Amino acid sequence: MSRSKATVSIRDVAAAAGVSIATVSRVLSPESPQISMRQETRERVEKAIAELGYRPNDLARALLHQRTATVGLVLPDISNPYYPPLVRGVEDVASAHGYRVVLCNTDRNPDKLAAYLETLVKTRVDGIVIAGGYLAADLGSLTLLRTYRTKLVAVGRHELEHPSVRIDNVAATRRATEYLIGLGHREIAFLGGPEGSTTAQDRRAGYRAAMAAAGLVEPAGGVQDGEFDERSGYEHAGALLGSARRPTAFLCANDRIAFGAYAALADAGLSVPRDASVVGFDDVPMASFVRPTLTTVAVPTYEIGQEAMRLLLAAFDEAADAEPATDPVLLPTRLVERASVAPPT
Amino acid sequence: MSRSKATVSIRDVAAAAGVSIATVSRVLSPESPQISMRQETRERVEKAIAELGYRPNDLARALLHQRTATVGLVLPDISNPYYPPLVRGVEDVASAHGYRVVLCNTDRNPDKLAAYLETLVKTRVDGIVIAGGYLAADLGSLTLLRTYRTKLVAVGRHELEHPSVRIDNVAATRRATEYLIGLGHREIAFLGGPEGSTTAQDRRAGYRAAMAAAGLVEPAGGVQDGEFDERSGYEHAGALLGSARRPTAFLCANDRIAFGAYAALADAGLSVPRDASVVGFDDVPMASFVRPTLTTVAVPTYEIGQEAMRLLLAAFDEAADAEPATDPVLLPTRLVERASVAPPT
DNA sequence: TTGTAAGCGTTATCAC
DNA sequence: GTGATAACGCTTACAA
Repeated sequence: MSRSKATVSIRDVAAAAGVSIATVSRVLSPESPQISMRQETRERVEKAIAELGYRPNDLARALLHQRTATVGLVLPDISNPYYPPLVRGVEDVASAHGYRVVLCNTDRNPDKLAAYLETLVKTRVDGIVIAGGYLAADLGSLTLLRTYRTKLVAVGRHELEHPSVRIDNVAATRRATEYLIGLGHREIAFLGGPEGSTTAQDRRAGYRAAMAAAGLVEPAGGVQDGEFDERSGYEHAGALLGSARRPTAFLCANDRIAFGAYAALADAGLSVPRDASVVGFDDVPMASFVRPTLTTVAVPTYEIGQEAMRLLLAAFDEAADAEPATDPVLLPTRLVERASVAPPT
Repeated sequence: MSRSKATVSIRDVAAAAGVSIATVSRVLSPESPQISMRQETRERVEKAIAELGYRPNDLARALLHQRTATVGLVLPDISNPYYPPLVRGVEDVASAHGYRVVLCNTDRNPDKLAAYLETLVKTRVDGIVIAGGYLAADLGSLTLLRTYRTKLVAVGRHELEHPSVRIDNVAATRRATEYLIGLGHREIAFLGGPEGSTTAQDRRAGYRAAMAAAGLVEPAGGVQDGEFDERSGYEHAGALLGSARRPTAFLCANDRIAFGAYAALADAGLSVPRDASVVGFDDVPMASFVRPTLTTVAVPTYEIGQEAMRLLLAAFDEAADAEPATDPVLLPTRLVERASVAPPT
């Protein structure tokens, strides 16, 4: 008790209890109940732990065991309302298994992605969940992970060979488009997302497949790539409303874009679904609270997050050199018919 | 090279470069350029580092320096759209300074809060940002932090003595209420948030202060506590619409509640703002995309997050035993007048 | 039943 | 200019 240590360590507990640090460690070890040890000793140690407010240092344990019980969660931007449920899914499963989650927002910027991977590797996270549907060109920095055997699970279709969880964006969008076509729509515009996102690409592809299969031509300027936000939907929908052949339906790459389209239609004095139908994608909570309620493709985002974390946990249990299964886990989507769609008039 | 090590460490680099680990460490150390060292040696080491893909282990460094460069971010639920910008503010400042952010969603559950604090302390995070406006009763687990000198910064008004960042919820809500009163509204209902949240409490208090000062009586059943979500706003607004003296204005504790009120009004065949005015709080992105656009109190959420992280960084630079300033940093709010408010008819 | 000591991957202090 | 080595806080053989 000569110099005041910064914090309390196992040594302080040992001193307070009058035992060796090994004995303290035994009290704390998981198989503690089985271990033979005098009851009186155990109690002395437990008393010291409680009095000092001691908490074992997980860094030291991690160093020893080569396991940090920490995972990185890499995504474009948590501000996109699609992500919070995904984050919750990952975090809830993680914390239930004693894992921590380090959040990394990349803004789809390859430099930020690379920088985050650097710090995740330096802290030796056990694994990483990466979301956002990246193209191969942006994924170079992932090679880093091999050296430190960092497990990787992808959410969405990425251009890489790894375990992944996703939905079938092509099929889902195709079905949504066919639904509109089935109601008699011919002039269907597609309001898309960023070109660098495989999710945006796949949804556009599904739209195109349905249009082609029905022998329909995409309206001139009828495919607009943009951002996954309201502003993008507002601007692109607004532009199309001014065109000669006004679309009778808008198929949107996500709900935020659809909300922007709602605003553009309202500002043009048009009514949904009488003057134009609108279909979204994701089924965020707000989709049932806009009026008219939004017809959209429900994505089990929370479950996707859960499943991604489960795949990571499974990877931790495998032999270090095991080849991971790379067949994507596909979760089902569902077209939720609400009030924003009607046959064209 | 007899047995294959799991990962590459400083020892492998030293062996590959034919130097001691001390020399490798010097190449990596920050003041490296100044240090006297043969150019040829440095290059040999750098080559080995590159070839092996070596990354120094930050756990080992943290153990030595007693600094993990990691902070915890504790909040009720990232799914509430109010939080993502806050998270980004914290994370952007954190990553710019080399810090990582561990995300912890508590769902306002004291047990979850306690469990997260346990793991944060065990990993020896340098500090914690806690958001959500907790009452003293739920904050008992924070005493843990003292033992390990974990710095704490609060976002919002918490019942504890710590540096904090917040807005003046009472004054802002009072002003918003006065604005409605000034337009001639008398029957103003308040759609509130959870009772366990100081934010919800303060907003309700601001409303009551304005009503009392104007000599107005709160309409019967006109103060409804609930959740910070659309459903709560929808249900409570709907209930009030069925009452004898229908409110001419709804003051909502946040924007999500306001969106719910919009839906309830629409379903009742009423028009905003002709039949009822609606005021929200937060100014989430969607507020400018609903129609009519939502009049609301803009909260600089991103800046709040930034400032919270800056306070934490400042605390790290202080002497370990320094008494932290506990005067809250108050950030300004602004009433954004949009289209959801009109004088009563 | 308990203690001693090696080692996890670093950095920093001291020799040489 | 470079190399040993102690130390950070812990777990786990191995001794006693």
